[in-house]
Amino acid sequence: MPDTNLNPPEHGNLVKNQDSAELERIRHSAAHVMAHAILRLWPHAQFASGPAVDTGFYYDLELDHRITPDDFPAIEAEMQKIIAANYPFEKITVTREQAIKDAQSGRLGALSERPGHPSKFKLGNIEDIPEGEPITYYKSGDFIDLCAGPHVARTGDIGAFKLTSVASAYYKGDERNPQLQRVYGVAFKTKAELDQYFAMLEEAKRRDHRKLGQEMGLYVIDPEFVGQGMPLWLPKGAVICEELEKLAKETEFLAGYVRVKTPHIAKEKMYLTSGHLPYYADSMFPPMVLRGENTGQGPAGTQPEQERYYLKAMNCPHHHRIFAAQPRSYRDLPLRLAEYGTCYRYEQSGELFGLMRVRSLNMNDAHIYCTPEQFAEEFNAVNQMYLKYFKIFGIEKYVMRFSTHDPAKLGQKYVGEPELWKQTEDMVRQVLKDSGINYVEVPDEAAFYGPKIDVQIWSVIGREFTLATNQVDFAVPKRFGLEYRDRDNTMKTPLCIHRAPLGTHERFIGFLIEHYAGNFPLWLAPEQVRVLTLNDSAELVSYAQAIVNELRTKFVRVSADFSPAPIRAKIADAEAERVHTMFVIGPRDKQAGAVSVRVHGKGNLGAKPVAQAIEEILHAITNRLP
RNA sequence: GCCAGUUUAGCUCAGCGGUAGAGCAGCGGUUUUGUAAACCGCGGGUCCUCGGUUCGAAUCCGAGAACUGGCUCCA
Repeated sequence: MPDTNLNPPEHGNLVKNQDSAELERIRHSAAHVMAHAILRLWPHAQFASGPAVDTGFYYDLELDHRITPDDFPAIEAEMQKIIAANYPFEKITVTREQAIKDAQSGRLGALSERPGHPSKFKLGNIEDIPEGEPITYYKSGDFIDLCAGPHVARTGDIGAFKLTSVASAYYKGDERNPQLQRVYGVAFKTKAELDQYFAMLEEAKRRDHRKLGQEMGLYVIDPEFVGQGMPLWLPKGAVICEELEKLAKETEFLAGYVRVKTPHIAKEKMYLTSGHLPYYADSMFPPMVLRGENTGQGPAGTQPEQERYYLKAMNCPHHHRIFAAQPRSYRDLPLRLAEYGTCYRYEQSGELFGLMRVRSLNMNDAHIYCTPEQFAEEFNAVNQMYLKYFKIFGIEKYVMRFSTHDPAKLGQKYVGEPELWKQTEDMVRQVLKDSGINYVEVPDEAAFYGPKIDVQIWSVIGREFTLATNQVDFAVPKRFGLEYRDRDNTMKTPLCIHRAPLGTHERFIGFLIEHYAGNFPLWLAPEQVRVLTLNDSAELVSYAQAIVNELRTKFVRVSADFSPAPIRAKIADAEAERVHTMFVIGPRDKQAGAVSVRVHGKGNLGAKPVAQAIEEILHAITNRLP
């Protein structure tokens, strides 16, 4: 179980109370003060934009000097001086002409005019302000910046802050624009909150799945022989994969899913039909090119036909072909095809991140083909399945982001089916409302072929995860010509729900490692029970061995440590390896037909009769107790 | 892919131009022990790779790879 009690994460733009509004003013003001300080050190710096973010602020700037963390103390010292001077933040409203003039003279994002060095990024920012909107500056001391505000009243109102890192960012977030240096800082109202934030970071570091994954021997990545972003599951990690699969298979069986298995590759035609090629070719591994199978000895003068195979980046097309493999009637629907499919995505190297962003992934995938009449019930059942999983894993904080289309972009960004968009979005919204699910609606973020729901969850340390994408698809089934014969004897195209409540093994286990800080519940623990003897005497060992044997016949993952080392050392080893339960056995236990039970993180729970101790283990495993 | 940083024993790290180090882990021995670490000894390295500078490179320079922090991206 999580063993810390840290502040819940702020939900960014989801929740805005007075407190967070004030924090945002503090952070944004700190960004101005940082720019002010940097200008005192490097007067020719050109600033772009500097907003408040989740825990602090940043400012993007162009400067020939490369700012490094070595520069932070000097910048922070200047910032302290500016804060001590307690300059008021003055708001000044200007005309567009005046703003352009000031930008051209280099006065914006600066301490004075800088002839010959116009505030070029500010000029670009002015262009983005719609006609008719007021244009405002904020002035603190000599520093004047183009800024919509709001700010705190005076620089002295900024609480505790610290610069944290420097990174690069594209101007306006567009990779065709110049790269700027982005200096990050964190800011809070009080020093205590700042300290708490750094404590949380330490805790996050301690729980980092990459660190724990290695320590616990769950997975390795072997870039030299296998490839970046392609985890090898070690025995202890594979156990967790298999337990999750078992859970998913049981859950899906009860919910009326049927399982299928499909190859890892398919011909080019598959992805031309699905529409993934050529749009997503960059995100797929390059094709394997084979000579046509039937044309190896073709007539003289003919070119052997080439065939291109792709590693699948998603399972849906294969499932669509299974749907198409036989005629379907409305009586066959809903058809729920489930598979733990392995997919391969050529993510850019800089995007890879431990188990969270990988190139080979095992998806808890399924596609539900249904009629429009069945849709609401099916969709609701999927949501209920999410909630069921959340309960098992103790996930208390979640949000479903409901992404809808923008009617203005029909036919371009979104398939031109206005009726279907409206219909399915209304249905999804209704289901979400009726079931009281925590959701937010995000316009213009839907997939090309239908509305989608991204499930966001937060680990106990406040790290945010997009667990899964849950999508409605009314376009691709049509592209594959999928049809069923309806009650009225006409052929109709089914709706398809893509769903993957557990996301991928890779990402979900990454989440679970951090969620549990490596202390998995018994049913997931790689090593469930270790039997330890007080010494290696023959009587004790044979008594303990019988217990090990019995646990093993009950399919408990059990190991034995009968070495002559001191019991304190053996316990220390087992605790360090996060063995869930230890059965400690000494002469007194043997005498009483008992074992002394010790649970990782909970200490010695005392002696219990062997049968009872085993029964309790089996009960916790079978019921997947937390 | 882009910018920056990092890469030394299985792990965590020190060394930063002059014979490659520590702790933990591992192996061997001694110790027979009641709930988080007994004692002694031993082995272990292409200092990421390739090239350059130098009498001499883990150390300085260049190129590449991987990882990390961001950016862009995430069907």
